[in-house]
Amino acid sequence: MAQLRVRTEPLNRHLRAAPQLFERLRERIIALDLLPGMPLSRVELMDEFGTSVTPIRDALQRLADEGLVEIFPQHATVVSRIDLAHAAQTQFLRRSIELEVVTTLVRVADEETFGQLHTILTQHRAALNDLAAFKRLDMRFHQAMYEAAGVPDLWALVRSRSGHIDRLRALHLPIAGKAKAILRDHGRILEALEARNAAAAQRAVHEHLSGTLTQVAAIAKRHPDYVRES
Amino acid sequence: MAQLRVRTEPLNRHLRAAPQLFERLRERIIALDLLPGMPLSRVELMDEFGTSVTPIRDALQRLADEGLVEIFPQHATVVSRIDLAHAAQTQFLRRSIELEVVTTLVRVADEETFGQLHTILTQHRAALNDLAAFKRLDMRFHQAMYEAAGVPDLWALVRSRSGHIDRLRALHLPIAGKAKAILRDHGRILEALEARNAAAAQRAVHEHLSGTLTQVAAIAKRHPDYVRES
DNA sequence: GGCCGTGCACTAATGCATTAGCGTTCCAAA
DNA sequence: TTTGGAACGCTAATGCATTAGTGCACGGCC
Repeated sequence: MAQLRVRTEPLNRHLRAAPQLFERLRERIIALDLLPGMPLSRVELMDEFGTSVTPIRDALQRLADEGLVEIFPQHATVVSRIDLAHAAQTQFLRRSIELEVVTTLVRVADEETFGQLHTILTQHRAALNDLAAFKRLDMRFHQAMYEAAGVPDLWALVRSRSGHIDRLRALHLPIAGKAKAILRDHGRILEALEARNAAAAQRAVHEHLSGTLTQVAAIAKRHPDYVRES
Repeated sequence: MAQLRVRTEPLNRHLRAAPQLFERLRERIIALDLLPGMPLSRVELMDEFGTSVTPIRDALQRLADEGLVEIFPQHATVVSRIDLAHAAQTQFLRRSIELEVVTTLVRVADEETFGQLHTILTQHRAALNDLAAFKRLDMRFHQAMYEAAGVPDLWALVRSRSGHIDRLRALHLPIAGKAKAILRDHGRILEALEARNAAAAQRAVHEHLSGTLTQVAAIAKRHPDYVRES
């Protein structure tokens, strides 16, 4: 069978192979380049990346930890179907943390923090037409809040569990005005923080993080084979 | 050098070796049977458990993911020192989630949930003098709340990050009245839930989860070599 | 002549490659 | 329909390559 993939960038031989494989595969799965249900053949991956099975095994194990692949011992490894329960729990997790983050920031944030957030928000507004930059700055705004609240690791934790949600986003229809809504929400959060108004900040976070999973039912109906029946 | 360990229970040969090794080592590290800074030799572990290096490598990798060991490539693998920043962030994580859990339960909990929690609390009170059972029922109370709120995976997540906190607890001096305070807090939480009083439930959770890290400074001073300088 | 610094070689431990072993699945034949 | 066998692919074992750390020796300097 002819490989449709144009070519695979070779791995950096001076770095550990397993983490690089993990990142490459994770990106492909989240971009739906590797589709849910697709089997991952170790020998194919060996050929493609020019390594042996050990680093591939390590990478697949870590992907399994994040729920992006399922390993059936002595049988097969396949890209996992999108787990709506997992996505919902991750969303719950993120909301929980960010509510506490803004509550903390209302107490402890200083002018430097506010300056950072304003800088990011300004760049973010300017990137309205650059999708990649827009996403990056969206994440950086949240990351900056986690760091200022003293919990940078929890941002990494949320990111590491976001695989299923990211795949749902990749299936989203583009929503008119979504980007502007994000900018508006970030503005409201920052405004409430500067006003030292915890209740308003929590309301803004709650609103910001509640809309994400609304299209889930429609997506599940449109792509039943990508979603875990349960 | 003579091994002080009496004997090592052999692994179950019908199950995967790596997960069993992971659990065994995790328990020993958390019980401070393996002390922070102690090197973990793969050949010693091979001898002790009668496996080859592959499952040992897998187990150590997972322990490194949870922060319980540090792997220095081409050099050594050692039991990690207790990371106070990691512990604090995990406590933040747990508090965030449980505040949202009780907020959710105030809305959605039914009589069956309340019945479960009452049953656990009753058993918990009866186990005041059985330390192991007391700890188990403490955890089960929280676990039951997570499950009733629809986020069972988040309980597992919190547990998987609790290694550093658990080791701090193992260094705690026994605090007089600690057990009764736990029972009192659980009672208050359940009471607030049944009254459908979100604010009271949040206050009770906050109080319940804030006392844990108070002795940290004293512990760090008493065991400077067990704690990560940072 | 003694001491300090540099460099090389040896040791040890991890990452990776290779191979053996074994369980599961699927298909075909009775 | 049931059973047996073959293929597939994951786990585990073994061996090799790579690299960080250590100690000793040599040379230069005080």
